[in-house]
Amino acid sequence: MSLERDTPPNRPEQRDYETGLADSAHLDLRVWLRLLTCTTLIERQIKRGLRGDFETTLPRFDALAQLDRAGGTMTMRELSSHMMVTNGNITAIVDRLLEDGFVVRRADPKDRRVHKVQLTDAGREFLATMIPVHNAWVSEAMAQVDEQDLAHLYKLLGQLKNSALQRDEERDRESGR
Amino acid sequence: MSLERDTPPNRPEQRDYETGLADSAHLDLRVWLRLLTCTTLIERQIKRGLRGDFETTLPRFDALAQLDRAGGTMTMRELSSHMMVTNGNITAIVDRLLEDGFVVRRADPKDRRVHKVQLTDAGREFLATMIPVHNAWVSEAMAQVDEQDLAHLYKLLGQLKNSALQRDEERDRESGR
DNA sequence: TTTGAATAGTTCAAGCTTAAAATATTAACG
DNA sequence: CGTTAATATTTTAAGCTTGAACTATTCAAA
Repeated sequence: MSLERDTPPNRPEQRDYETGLADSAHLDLRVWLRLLTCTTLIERQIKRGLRGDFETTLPRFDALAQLDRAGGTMTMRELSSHMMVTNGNITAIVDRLLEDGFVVRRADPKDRRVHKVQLTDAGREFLATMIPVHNAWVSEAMAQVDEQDLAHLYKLLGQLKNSALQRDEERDRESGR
Repeated sequence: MSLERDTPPNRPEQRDYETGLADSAHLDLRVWLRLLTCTTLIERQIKRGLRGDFETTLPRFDALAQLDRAGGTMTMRELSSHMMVTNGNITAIVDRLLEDGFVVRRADPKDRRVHKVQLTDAGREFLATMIPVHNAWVSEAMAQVDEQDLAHLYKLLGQLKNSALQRDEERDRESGR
């Protein structure tokens, strides 16, 4: 009894995708909705944090992080592939990072179709200030899950990722060719 | 050796948020990026499917599904809470469902601030045709993960969800009050 | 009852996302 | 060589999302 959490007066309780799901719903669907709920909750925190503390967005942060992980330079295509977004998307994000002075862009002399994006010192510094704060947000979101369970979760998500990836590639093979 | 998958000629390999992550990265961050990868992969499939097969979007599908689960009628606020999006968002989504004839909206006579959204027969039928196809997409994405692992994943995601939710509510308590 | 606070919903600007069409460049091959 | 196919990127229209400002309505308290 005493463990029941009171809903604050006149503030509607936080719901999620699972709420009200029929008892007959299959495990697949339950897992999917719970996965979506977890991602949405954590992503929302991060987006709010990035906006509030750094006046930036998750896609911009992600672009900087991917560039850094890749050693500082990537083509537009590599960037879109690592960020899991379509090609057309990257243009606007990189444009904005250019304005901010966090990256530079130049055509590859060897293949003038290719445009390379490179992290500047300012970009690297900006990223370096954000990374620890960002990682702390992630850790806080997972604070109530103990290390061993996290490790197990990591492993299971690896299986799920491979399963979903395989499905993705099948679709590609059918249509794209 | 023979198990190595060839990348199709001239088509860049599919990457994800994890690629290139430093070995020193903490488990928290690894879990988060893998979680995000899984969600993105599955969500992308569903969005493409809904567009291709039903000329609709995930938010619209989700709104219909939430209405159905709730018995057919919800207030705008309830809908936004279950869909985990902000209030202002719902207006446009419901507007579109109204156009399509899948819902009706009327003011509550008891409290004229409240607007109730109700599923129409057409909406219920449309949803009924989508549900099995949608669920099949989800199942396909998870096809390579066996039942027991899925059950375990479900449990672990439950812990993560509670952990992230608690964090969310703390933030609310600090600012909102 | 009047007045101020809370609540439900809408509108708006800014930003992200996608698919499709368009442009530019390079590769492939007869 | 010249034509065709493939690739890298940009542009555009349509749609989703957020936070903030705004309207309308109800509640609460002096």
